[in-house]
Amino acid sequence: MAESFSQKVYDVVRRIPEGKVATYGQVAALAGAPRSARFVGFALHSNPEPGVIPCHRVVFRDGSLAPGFAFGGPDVQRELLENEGVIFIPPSEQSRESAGADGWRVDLSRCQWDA
DNA sequence: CATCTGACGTTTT
DNA sequence: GAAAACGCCAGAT
Repeated sequence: MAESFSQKVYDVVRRIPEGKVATYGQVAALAGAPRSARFVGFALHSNPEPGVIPCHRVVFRDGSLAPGFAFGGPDVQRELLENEGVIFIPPSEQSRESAGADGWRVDLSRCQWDA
């Protein structure tokens, strides 16, 4: 493959429909590296096309976002996704599981991108 | 039998 | 050469 793995990630993430989210593993698999979910985030960190690559639509397999990484504010991200139609669940609704940004998780059961 | 914790695997910058 | 935006599998409790 001539293009870098990261380049393919941008293409996949860019294909995520509005109102839906994809997990790093999902994007990684579509990019051709099902074992490199970690670097999907790395590639997005590179973010060669800001405003074009909706990194906020890419979440953990648990439905939580990356802790420590916020494009401008973790609160903004939750509102941004919710504004697109993504269903968010407050930490109070959950019994356990690890919380990422604010403990809020995306309802992958209803909003995970159906590639 | 079900659930949780720990270790490892992968590629890029 | 090392570190880094996770995911999946295995073993133990």
